[in-house]
Amino acid sequence: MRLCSLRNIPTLKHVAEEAGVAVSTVARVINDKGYVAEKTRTKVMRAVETTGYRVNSLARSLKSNRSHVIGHLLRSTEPNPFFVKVARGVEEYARSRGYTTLTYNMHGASEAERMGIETFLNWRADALIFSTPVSQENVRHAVQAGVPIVQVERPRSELGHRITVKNYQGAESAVRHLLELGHSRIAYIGVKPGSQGNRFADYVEDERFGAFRDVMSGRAGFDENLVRFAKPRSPEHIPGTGHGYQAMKDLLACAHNVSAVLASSDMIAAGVLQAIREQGLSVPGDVSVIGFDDTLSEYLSPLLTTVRLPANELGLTAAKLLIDQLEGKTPSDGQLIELDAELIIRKSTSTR
Amino acid sequence: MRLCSLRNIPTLKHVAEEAGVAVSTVARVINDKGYVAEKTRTKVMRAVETTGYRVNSLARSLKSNRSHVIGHLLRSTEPNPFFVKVARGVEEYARSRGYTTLTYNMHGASEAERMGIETFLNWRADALIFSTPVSQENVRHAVQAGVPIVQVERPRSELGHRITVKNYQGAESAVRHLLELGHSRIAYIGVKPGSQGNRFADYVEDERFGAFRDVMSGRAGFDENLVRFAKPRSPEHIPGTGHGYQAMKDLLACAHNVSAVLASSDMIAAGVLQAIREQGLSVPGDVSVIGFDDTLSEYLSPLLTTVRLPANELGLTAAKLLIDQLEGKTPSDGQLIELDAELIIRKSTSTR
DNA sequence: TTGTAGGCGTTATCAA
DNA sequence: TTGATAACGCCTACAA
Repeated sequence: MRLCSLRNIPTLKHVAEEAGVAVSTVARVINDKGYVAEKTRTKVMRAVETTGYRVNSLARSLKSNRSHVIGHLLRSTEPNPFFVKVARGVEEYARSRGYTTLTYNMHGASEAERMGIETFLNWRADALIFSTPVSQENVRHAVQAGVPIVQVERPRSELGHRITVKNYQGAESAVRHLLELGHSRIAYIGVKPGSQGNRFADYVEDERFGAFRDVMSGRAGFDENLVRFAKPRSPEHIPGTGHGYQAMKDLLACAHNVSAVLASSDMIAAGVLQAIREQGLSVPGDVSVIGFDDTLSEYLSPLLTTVRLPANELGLTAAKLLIDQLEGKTPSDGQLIELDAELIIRKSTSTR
Repeated sequence: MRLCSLRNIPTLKHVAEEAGVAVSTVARVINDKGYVAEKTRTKVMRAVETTGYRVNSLARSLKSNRSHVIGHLLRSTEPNPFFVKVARGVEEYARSRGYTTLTYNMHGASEAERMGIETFLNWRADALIFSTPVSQENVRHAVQAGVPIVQVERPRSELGHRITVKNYQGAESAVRHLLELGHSRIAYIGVKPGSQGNRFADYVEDERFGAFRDVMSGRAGFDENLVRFAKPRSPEHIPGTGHGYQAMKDLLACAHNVSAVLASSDMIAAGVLQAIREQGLSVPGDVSVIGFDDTLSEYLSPLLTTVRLPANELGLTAAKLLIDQLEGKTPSDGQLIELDAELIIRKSTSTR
């Protein structure tokens, strides 16, 4: 009985007929639970082979009320591979535990947030991961539907679990590195904390800039003329290469005698490099540059010294946290996990 | 009757009770088909609101035998955002037609191919998109299961639909551009055609290099000393920045008097820029460089002249082709669609 | 050790 | 115009 083609997909019933047993027996074999005589098992296995049986995850999930689906809401700001790395962490870990990841990539507009969440809920996802900032209202919507959630990297509220990065320590080690190299005229190019009008949303930029200001104040002295902020043009927009370019060009024009720059992302650093080079200056000969993220760093010249964010680990940890909870291995009260950011020294920094 | 929380998700039955009508009536309202009195409709709508009803896509798909899911198999070679752009094209288009995209990102190993396909088939995806090369055997597996498929960019067989890019024209226009700028000692750095041992797999590299060789032969003269190929270390490995760097360093060391380079990807071009800069030379002053893809180009300095691949359009077209077929608007016989590649002139090329 | 039967939430058919 | 009911494919008591 071959009927595997053209949407005539064999079911348990077909396998049962082929093997000459009852449907429930086949089910027991396939799910490996309950008593089955060895003889029957092999008979059934063979029938599974010949019919080309394949479980119907739809039916299984419907019946069991567990889809083994993790919904992942993200906003992949190309070319920034950061979120792709997070997504891979989620996907690979989930897969290793028998879960499928349903990814919803919203581009820009945040009215898509709600649609993404609705899609997940319609598909009865067992848990949700938000690796892009999501409004408290929308997160609550998911929580109220009874689905465990985790907010990754930029939580906007205290709902559910949260996984973040120690941005302060990361930025701190970057500035210390520059100071140790003998720099004192160090500029900061980033995004303005407070521009999102939400204390959670600003968390990341706050910490990065905060560390810069604190360390500089304590050592070389903090000069706000050496700080260049971009305001995101919209809540979804993340300032990138263009901003880094403009800001650096401006800094150089002002003759502030800058000898080093800490950029709050690799994309911004890419723009910084463009501006420096355009002036006929060299890196790190004339100016040292440090980025943040470790996304573009290996592709720029010179190889960029940067603060690495554990993107993959962020995704992996999120998936693990949720699956552990789903399987009763973890309490369900919101946890806060902080991962380390590590300074990676490459070729864009040198002594003054 | 509020029971929307904690996995006590309301069903049609609950809505029906709330509205005091039959389940089938609610179904008619929700799907907007069949006769429903205006009065009943509003009554039902209100019940939908108060109960917080949400369709169960699992049940719906099971019953209707149509999941409205498109499975997308890809291999996101970070940081190359190419595949992310393809994926976004797929996802956004599918969404606009009411389909959900299930993405399976295999990393490296191609034994994952089969697993990805199995996952899609288990979830009863209505159609599949392969935007990474997939073995003929595995593609056939999907086709035999009766699912429409499309192979994007690097088809490895003639199965199903295929969407490719006019790489030959793209490379041709790049070389012509360099010739017009007065260059004659033009190097080519890419991946060795034939290294995959499959005429389909080599399609892309064949065309890019073929155009280079053809145009050069006809004009400045083809010198194979100016060609540097990398062999992929494995079928999954794509030579990148490291290869570009090594190859360019080597070319410069050989004193071949190279004044321009065509790289077969932006990642390779990034390595080329690193090598050139390391020698204290400048771009485009000493050497002009052209990349391929338009992925990293805007982030390098100088802004890279490159051959843009229509990544987003590739994904969009694939999704459209399949959905049209699913909805009977397109014949199901395998179509071959070729999209244009366009030379984007930026700052890394100038007259000799 | 195996089989029977009910139900998961929908949709669709057919009566009423 | 509405309602009862039978699937869809799977799982799981419970009966045999």
